Amino acid sequence: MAATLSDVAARAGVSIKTVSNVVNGTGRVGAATRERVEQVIEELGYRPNVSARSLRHGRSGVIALAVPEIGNQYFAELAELVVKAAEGYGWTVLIDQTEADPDRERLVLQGIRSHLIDGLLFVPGRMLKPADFAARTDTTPMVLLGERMTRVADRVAIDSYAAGRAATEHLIDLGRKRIASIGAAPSGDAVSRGRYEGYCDALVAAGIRPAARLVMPLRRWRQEKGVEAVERLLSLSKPPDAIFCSNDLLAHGALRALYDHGVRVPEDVAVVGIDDITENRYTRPSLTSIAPDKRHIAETAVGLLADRLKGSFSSAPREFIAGFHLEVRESTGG
Amino acid sequence: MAATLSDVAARAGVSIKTVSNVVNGTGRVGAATRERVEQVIEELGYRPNVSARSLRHGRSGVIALAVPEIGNQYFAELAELVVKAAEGYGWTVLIDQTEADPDRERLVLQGIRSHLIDGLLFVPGRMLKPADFAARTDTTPMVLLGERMTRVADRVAIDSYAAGRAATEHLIDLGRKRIASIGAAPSGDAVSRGRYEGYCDALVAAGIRPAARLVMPLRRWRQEKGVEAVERLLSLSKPPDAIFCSNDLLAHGALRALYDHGVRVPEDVAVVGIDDITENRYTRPSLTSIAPDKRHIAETAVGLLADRLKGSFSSAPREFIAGFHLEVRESTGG
DNA sequence: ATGAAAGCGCTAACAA
DNA sequence: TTGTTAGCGCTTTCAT
Repeated sequence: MAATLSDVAARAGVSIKTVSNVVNGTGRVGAATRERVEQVIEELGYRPNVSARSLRHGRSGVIALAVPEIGNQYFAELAELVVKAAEGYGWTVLIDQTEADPDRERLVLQGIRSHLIDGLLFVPGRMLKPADFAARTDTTPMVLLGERMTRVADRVAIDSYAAGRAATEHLIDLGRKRIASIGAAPSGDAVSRGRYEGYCDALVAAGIRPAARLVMPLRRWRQEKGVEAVERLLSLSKPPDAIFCSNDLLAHGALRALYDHGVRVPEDVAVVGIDDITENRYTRPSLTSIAPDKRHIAETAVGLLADRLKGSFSSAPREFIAGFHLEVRESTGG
Repeated sequence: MAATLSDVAARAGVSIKTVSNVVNGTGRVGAATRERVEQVIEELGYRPNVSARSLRHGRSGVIALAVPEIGNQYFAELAELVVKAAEGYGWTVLIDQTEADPDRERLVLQGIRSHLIDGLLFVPGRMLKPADFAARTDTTPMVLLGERMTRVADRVAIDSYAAGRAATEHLIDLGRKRIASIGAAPSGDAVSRGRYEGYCDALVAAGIRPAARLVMPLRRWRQEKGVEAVERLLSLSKPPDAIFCSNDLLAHGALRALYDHGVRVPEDVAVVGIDDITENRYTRPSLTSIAPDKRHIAETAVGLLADRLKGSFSSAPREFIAGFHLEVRESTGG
């Protein structure tokens, strides 16, 4: 069996406390004693039991990041940055994949691994309702990542509306008139609605009437859906001259489908996405995208959590709107 | 503060044991008692303390997956499948990012979070040596994912040699003669070496003499490196007519660079990668790739861990070679 | 069917 | 500088 503190203590002929001091660098230990203890630790292959430790002082050193799917590049890149940010606080990150399944998400909110986790970074998927958040009884500090919700917790938001609007305005600036939208829907979740409204308002502000048939609401924002959507768009009597994609994966599918149908990008159809995943630089044409400041998002979120853990449990929820910029590439003539 | 078992017990007027029975479905509890207890649990928002539980019976329900970088699509896709497989065993997956840093990897081997983790799935990065594995004292069950190593633990291997060879043979079958390799190196780690040797042997077997200047060893197998490598290849007096890329990200960079330099794929240069990440279907041209059976890898690995945890701690390390197939797409004329 | 008590490995408080 | 002890929340005998 694994060695414990008292095994080490016995073997080294010192008390448990002394070993604990050596391990944690607490208290004062004589140089000779320390050396002997360290040697025994080595001999016995002792390692502290994290469960016991966290049972004892209520902290585990683990935070969770719950995302809909880690296979999605955007979340993977975000996770990478969260892990790095968390490192600065000595935290390990447990990644939870909700698959945007409301049941799983509710479980996350209720703290399946509660007491194992010191804090929760939560990217809600599509279907969660404010009531679900209100029903949360778990007291683990939580930071929400993503769209505006009821003010139930600290949140680092990406302004979906502004993003959708900026993307669409870029297409308008290019002189496009028949601008389609794929992904976002007025009836969707907050992110979806936000992006959709930004799209609509940009059109209206430019004196273009939004056309229902140019809007393709999509459930899952993945490449194959982008392909399907474009195929439907191209079958219209008056196909679009630009496409606003609600995320980059959709856009990649769209680019591919446009090419397959002999449509030139950006000459015939300009394409813009959101997320700015790494791959955008290597698609052909490379993809113009709204680039949220992921590093800032990750660092802010982790920082907020750290803050809560330092004691400001009760203060009011805080909100941070993360910035973004438009990364212009070939798909819009950049 | 959070409610405990005894809080619930006191409030419900029963003993701690009874509450425990209700929570865990153990023992026999009268229907009336059960109902009362459940109501109190609800009222108090009680949730079991995982730390205490795992301290008690030595299991935490958490396994770790250590990968070089989750931002890499291949690992992200693998992680997604591991999480799904682990779910079947009631395990949560903690994802550890080593950044292929030997120090971090050694820490993982030594069990930084030992006692927090019931098992470890480890994808070693580039530089780890057999000695590092031999030096492992942590007894947490471990399954290695990746290339052949000293037989220190259970392992699910991808046969790098066979993969490199199959990819290269495909290019040879296309009638290509000047076949470059980017990424893999004879001096690299096991994966790198394996892929390189497979490449060489395929050439030799076909009566083609490997040319040193067509081999571009690369440290990090990411898109931008693929771009650089291709640029160097194109500056050769006799540029290649095919490129074997050690992974798909490199290949994406390569495709992009070839396009930028007006080289047609596959007419002038055929390209093949390894990993078969989702994006391959959407690149232009779509990318031919060696497709390891990721689901099988994930499930086998998790299954092996489950096995070890069930008790077969001492039996000899087992090895599984995961299968792969060649997914032919446009980049090689598919 | 339910209860009492011991102890998992650790740290914090207090003694020596 | 080092040692002793209580107890974190839970499960597990062993009683009742």
